[in-house]
Amino acid sequence: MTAADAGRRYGGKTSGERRSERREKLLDAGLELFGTRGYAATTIEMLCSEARLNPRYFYEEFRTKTALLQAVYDRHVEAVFAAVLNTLEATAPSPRARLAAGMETFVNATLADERAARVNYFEMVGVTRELEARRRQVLRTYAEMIAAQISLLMDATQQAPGASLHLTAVALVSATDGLIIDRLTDPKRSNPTQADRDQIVATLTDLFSAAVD
Amino acid sequence: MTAADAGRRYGGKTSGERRSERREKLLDAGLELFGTRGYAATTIEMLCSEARLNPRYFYEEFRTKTALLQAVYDRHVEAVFAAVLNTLEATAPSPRARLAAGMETFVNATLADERAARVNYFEMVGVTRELEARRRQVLRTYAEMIAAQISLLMDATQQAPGASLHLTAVALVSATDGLIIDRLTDPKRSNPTQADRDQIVATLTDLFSAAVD
DNA sequence: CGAATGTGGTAAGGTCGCTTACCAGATGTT
DNA sequence: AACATCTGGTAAGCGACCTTACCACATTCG
Repeated sequence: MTAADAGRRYGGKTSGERRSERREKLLDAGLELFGTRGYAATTIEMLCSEARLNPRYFYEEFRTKTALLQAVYDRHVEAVFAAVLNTLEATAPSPRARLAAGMETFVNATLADERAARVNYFEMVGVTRELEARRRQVLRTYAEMIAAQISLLMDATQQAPGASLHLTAVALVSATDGLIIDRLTDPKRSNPTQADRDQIVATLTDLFSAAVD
Repeated sequence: MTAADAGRRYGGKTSGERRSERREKLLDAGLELFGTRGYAATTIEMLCSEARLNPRYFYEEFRTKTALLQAVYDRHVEAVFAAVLNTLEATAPSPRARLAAGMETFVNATLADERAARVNYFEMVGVTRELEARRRQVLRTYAEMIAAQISLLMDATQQAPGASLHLTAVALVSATDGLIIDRLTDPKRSNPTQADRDQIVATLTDLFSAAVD
């Protein structure tokens, strides 16, 4: 788009278009390999081979393997988050209805691609401090969303003295993640059925409601 | 103790005693390095240097670095679990009292050593399938404990149709872990104070009670 | 067509960590 | 004292992976 992206055309595409296509290929390769073999077991050569790209293009797009991991993570997180926001806007303003609808969208979108879920909940953990900070930031964002919804629902005088609204929200988000991880790691059925997801959503909406009342 | 452990004495210790001392040194070194530098950034040479042992003794005790990680994890998990069981036995049989007391012991024991907590919640994730299975097993054990307590408290007719007792228990255990992780990763105060822990316990007992009622 | 630029395949130099072996010194046994 | 066993330090062979460079071929532009 910009002047810097112009360059010479090749295969009917401008240099900027080719670059972003290669970037997409690398993101897809990262999703596939990180999500199946795992981050540590994946080498840069494997990524380039999966993406059918010369290793040099990897370094053109990403400084390190962790940079690719973060990009893969961000792409998925942003897609899920956008879907949830979209659902919230399209739902009746009743806080309970929005909670149930948002929860359902979140669980379904998160479990839609098992590879992405694995990257999200396993491969991103304990790699670098930057990635930890990013994960934490995402969790906080959801927690603040939840906290806002809760405070709409909750009678302020009802709140217990020692407990904290913020901590309760964090606990609920963790509970959500925990059920997703539980489903992901169930050895009996690694492929979560729609019934599984519905049960997760039901359990969580119950728990959220209970926390509010 | 056994005949096989006899061997020759050295430094006033039998060969079996020396072995287990070396094993303990390696476990301590693993706790220190895995818990501060991180698992991936720790080499076997570092571990041996930290333990002041010859590298060959590492391979005498552990086949791989992950074997040591699992041993470090197991040692801590068993200590915490024993402390919780101990508290439960020493507490009045009222389910609510036991819940609060057990929760307090768990949170305090888990956060007592920050290195162990980090190993538990960060370094153990996404390393190998065996370690994942071990983590999952521990989580399930706690979940079953919680489920048993809940079913004592809960009116059976009160249970919501879509929700599941087991899933609720898993969600509550995850909520607990989530608050611990949240405290561990708080950049403002990495050293959790007693007040922090009390607030976590209060928030969780509230949430657990709410889930039951 | 010829020059310039882009692409894919390959590999080579370099670093890092694993694993085992060797060696000098310390401690125990006869 | 003489020998056997144990220990710590060092390092060397080995393999894996990273990163960059080279080369032949393809595509575009003048």
